[in-house]
Amino acid sequence: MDEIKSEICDILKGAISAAIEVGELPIPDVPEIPFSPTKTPEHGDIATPIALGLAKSAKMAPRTIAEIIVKHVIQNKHPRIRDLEIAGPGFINVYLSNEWLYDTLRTIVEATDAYGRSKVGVGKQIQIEFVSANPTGPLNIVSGRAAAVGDTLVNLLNAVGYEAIREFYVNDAGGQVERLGESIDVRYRQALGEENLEIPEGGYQGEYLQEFAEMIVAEEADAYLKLSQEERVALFRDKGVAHLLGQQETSLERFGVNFDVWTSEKAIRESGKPDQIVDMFREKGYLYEAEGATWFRMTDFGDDKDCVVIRSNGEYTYFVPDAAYHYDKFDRGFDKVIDLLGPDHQGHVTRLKNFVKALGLADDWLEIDIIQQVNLVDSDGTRRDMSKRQGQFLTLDSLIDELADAVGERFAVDVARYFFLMRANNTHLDFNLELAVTQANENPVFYIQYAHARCCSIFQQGEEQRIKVKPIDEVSLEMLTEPSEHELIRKLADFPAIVLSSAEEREAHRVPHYLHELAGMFHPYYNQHRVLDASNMKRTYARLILIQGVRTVLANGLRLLGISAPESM
RNA sequence: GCGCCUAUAGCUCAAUUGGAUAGAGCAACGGACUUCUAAUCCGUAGGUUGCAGGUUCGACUCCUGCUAGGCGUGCCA
Repeated sequence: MDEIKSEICDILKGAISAAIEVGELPIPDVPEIPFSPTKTPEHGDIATPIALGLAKSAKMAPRTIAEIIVKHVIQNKHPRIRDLEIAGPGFINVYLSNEWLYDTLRTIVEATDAYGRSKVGVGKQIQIEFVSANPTGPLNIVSGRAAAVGDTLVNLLNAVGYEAIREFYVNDAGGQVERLGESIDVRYRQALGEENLEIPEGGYQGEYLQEFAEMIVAEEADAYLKLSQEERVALFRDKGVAHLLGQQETSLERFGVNFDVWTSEKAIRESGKPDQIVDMFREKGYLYEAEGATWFRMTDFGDDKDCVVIRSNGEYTYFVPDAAYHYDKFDRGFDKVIDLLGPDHQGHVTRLKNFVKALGLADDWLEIDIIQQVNLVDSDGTRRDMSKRQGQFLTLDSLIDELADAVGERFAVDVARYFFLMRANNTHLDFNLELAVTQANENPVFYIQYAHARCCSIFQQGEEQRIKVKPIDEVSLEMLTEPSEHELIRKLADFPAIVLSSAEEREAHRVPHYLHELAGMFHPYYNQHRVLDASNMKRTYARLILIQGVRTVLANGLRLLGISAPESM
């Protein structure tokens, strides 16, 4: 599709330039050619509103301009163009010869797994940091959404040539993990029978810590009571972080997400890099002392408030190691770094970008995308609160468990990933659990998977009937005469552009939508037309190539999403 | 108060980033299995794109002002 588009682009430019030369178009130079979507076959294969855009500068009616351009295109006959048409207010609709449809099928059949891939990102390294949940509890479903989106974005970026990696930043230092240690200490002592203890302010109430404490008691009994409380809290903090981080990793693996790099905040702090950052900021005059703390002049960068980087107790706030961490990413040589943050980190976006600017890095080097919240809703529309502190939240694991009960383990991850991926990142996602579970059979993911399974089934049936797929060069593709067949091929031709735009715009949700549309064209076709037809083998071979194309695109698309493409259902 | 996100069919969401008649899936109603898998298909119905202006050939999309919901907002991360 891209190749043919640039070819048409050149032809149109040539026509415009010829028109300018003979004085028919009073414009200074040849413009870029925009393309507009062709929603229906009546709009041709490729459409451009170029004449509409030129109307103002040329001071001519759009349709007149279109007529001039079309005239010049027709003067030099192009084999790829079957017909040209001026429509509506002045759109030029291009009808391509069928040969390009056949070319599309040839491209797919030759490329197979590689169809959809491109090379625009070759030589560029990108790091995506996502999830990065505090190691203070199980992953919740917001992390699940981030995991699905981040994982898929990395797949997409790699598909278009970038070298992209997945990274998890472990917040294993700072106040939150201290609260974790204190909370475990309370649960530990409670488990040993101590009474009148309460989880400290800002601590973690969840049952998982009771279980963890009971586990410690089961293994070590009261051995830790000999330690001072301070020592014990520190020990439980480290034990807790290791335990909970391990759980998170296990959950992510189950969800099909494997991080390439885990970076520890503690390690960053111990590396001395935060100190270097502070020195650098101080040298550049970004810091000042006030109210016993050290402040960063965020207002110098256009923010409305300065912020504390060193607390009055001498400890760094979260920002210093985080700035150091981002500088570390730069040191590692990434051309671009993308952070996927949760909705509660929205206040950080400007500040983090300002820190990066203060470090002397380019504005567009760091890109931050907010993955909006996930609301768990019941069918009656009521929302469930999911505060980690209160211990009431649905974990990613329990979500998959529930789905597995309904649709089986095999599809649970597929369904969850699809649900998380089908919405744009910046929209609030209402996850209707009852709907996802009780109506799982009507879930759109099955619709797509079923289309793939049906394709596979055709080939299996064909094999049983001893009908083999012929090499494409021996197949008469002109036997594909149905309009629905041409539309299917056109849709298949869109796939690489979908992959590219999803990757470049970080809009992973376009892929599931595209696949759903493709399946939505395949199923009616399947119902209406028989592929295997012994009385018309010539057409059968041609249709098998088409089906092969559909299957390949469905499989490639699902693979990008981390969703299985079953051969039977 | 200020900042960010959101508002599209009864519900959940799309709309190729300013293009042609705003599209799907659920839910509702009526049909199709002797045929490559009925987890499917066909048909009917469903809309003043939150409200009011503005920009232009053209606006769900951009600008301004409202309304409603969510989130954030100098020593948690």
